[in-house]
Amino acid sequence: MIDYSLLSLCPVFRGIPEHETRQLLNEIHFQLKNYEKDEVVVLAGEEVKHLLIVLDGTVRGEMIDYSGKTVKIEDIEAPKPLAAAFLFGKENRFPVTVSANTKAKILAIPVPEFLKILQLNTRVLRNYLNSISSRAQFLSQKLNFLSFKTIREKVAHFLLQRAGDRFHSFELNSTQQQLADLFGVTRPSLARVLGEMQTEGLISIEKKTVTLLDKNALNQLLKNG
Amino acid sequence: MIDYSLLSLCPVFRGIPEHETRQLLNEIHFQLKNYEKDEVVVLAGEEVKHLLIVLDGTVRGEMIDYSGKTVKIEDIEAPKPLAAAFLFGKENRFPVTVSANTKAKILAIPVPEFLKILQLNTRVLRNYLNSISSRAQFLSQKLNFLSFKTIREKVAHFLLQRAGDRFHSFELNSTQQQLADLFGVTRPSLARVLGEMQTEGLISIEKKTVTLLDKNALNQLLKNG
DNA sequence: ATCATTTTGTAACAATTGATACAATTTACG
DNA sequence: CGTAAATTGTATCAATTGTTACAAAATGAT
Repeated sequence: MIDYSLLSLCPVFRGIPEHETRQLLNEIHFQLKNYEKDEVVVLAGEEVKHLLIVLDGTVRGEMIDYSGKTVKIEDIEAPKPLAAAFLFGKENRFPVTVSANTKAKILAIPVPEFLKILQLNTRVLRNYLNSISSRAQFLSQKLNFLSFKTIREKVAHFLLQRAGDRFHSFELNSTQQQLADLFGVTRPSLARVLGEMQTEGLISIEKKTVTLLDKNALNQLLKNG
Repeated sequence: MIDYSLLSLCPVFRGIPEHETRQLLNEIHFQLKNYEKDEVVVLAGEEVKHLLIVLDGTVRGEMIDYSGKTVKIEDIEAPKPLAAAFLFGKENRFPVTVSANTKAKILAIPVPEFLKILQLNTRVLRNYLNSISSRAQFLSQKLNFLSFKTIREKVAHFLLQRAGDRFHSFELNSTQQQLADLFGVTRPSLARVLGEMQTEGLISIEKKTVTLLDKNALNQLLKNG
C-alpha cells in the first residue's frame, strides 16, 4: 500500500532504512487518503491535527485573500510533507487551502501518533528538529537582512559578510541582476550605490573581484541604520 | 545543587512537576558551570553542543560586528535557555558572544542527552517543539508583513487583517506613532497615507474607529504589489 | 470648565529609490 | 579573432518616503 522507499526520501524519514520505517508505522495509527483531481485536501484556517505527507500525485496550496479570492499558488510533490512547520506552536492552523492537482494519495499521521514516532526513533526526531530549526534560522537570517532599510546598508552587510573577518577581497559569482533580486531592489539602483561606494573609496570593483578598502566605514554604515 | 522549582519556570521544563524534572536529570549527564562576572560563557561562532540554561544570575549576548567591535546587547536572566533555537539545524553555531553580567550558574545539557530527555518525556518534547515552532511562525508572519513594500500595502494588509472576514470596522487601540513604529515608517508618512485613503473613499476614521468602505479595493492593493 | 499634554493633520522640502532608456564593456562561442 | 549576447555604467525623470515644522484637535488632570 505504502511505498516505503519513497517515504525515505521525505525529509522526515530521511536516512531511515525501509524496514525500520515500516516497523515505525506499524506501531501507530494513521490514515491513507485518496483525493480526486481538484478535490480539497484541507481548508485554510482548519486546525492542523495530522502530519500530512504527499505519497502520490501533486497538490497545490492556495492563499485566500481577505475578500475570498484565490491569490498565490505553490505546488507540493511527493514525497513532501504538507504542513510540517505548523504541527506545533501557538497558531497551528493551515495558512493555505490545499487542493489536489491530480489524483493524489496522502498519508495522514495524527499529531499524538507523530509524537510517539518522535519518541521511538531518534533519527526521525533529529530529522524533524533539524528541518524546523533550519527553517527558523533561514527566516531569521532573511529577516535580519530585511532590517537594513537602505540599499547602502544592504550592500555593506552583504560585502562584509562575504569577505568575513580575515579577507579584504572576494570573487563575485553572481550578476548585478541576481544581487539586485536578492536585495529586492532594481538593478540600476544597485549599480548606482556600487558606483557611489567606489568613488567614495569604500570599495573597488575589478571585473568580478570586489575589494573592501575601508571596512570600518562599511561597518559604520550598519550601526547608524 | 539545582533549584528544580526554578527549572519548572523555564520554557523547556514548563508544567513538569519538580520530582519529575529531578528524575529526568538523574537519567542523563549534564554539567553545572559557575562563571565569574564578565567571564565569557560562549564565543560567537562556536559550535552549539549543549543546551545552556541560566540557573542563577544574568548573562548578556553581545553581537560582534565585522570589524570586531561589540554592537548590540541583550540580557538573559534565570531561568531562560541560552541558545534553544540553535541546538539543531544547519547552522548550529552561536550567533553571539555570551558573557556573565554577574556571578552566574549555568546548566549545560549535551545535545545527545537533551535528545534523550525529549524521547523520555512527552511534555518536554511538546514544550520544545512548541517553542521553536512558535518562533518560526512568528518570524514567518513578520517576514510576510515586511514583504509589503509600500506604506499603502502595509496599511491595507493591517486593516484587512484587523477587520477579519466579517467586520467592516474596528477600534484602533494604538496611536499613529505606535502603528508607524510597527510598520517601520515615520508617523507623518503614515498619517499621509491614512489621509489619502480617506479622500479616496477606501476607509473612514472617526476618532479611534476605523471603517473599511471598500474592501475589494484594499485587497486589490495587495495583489498588485 | 480650563489648561497642559498628547495626538493628529498637514505642508514644504530633501533624500532615496524605481522606471526606462541607451551606450559601453565584458563574456561566450564559433 | 570577431561577432552576438549578456552584463554593466550612467542619465533622466517620476514616485515614494523621510525630515522638519507647526497648527488643529483630542485627551486628561485639576
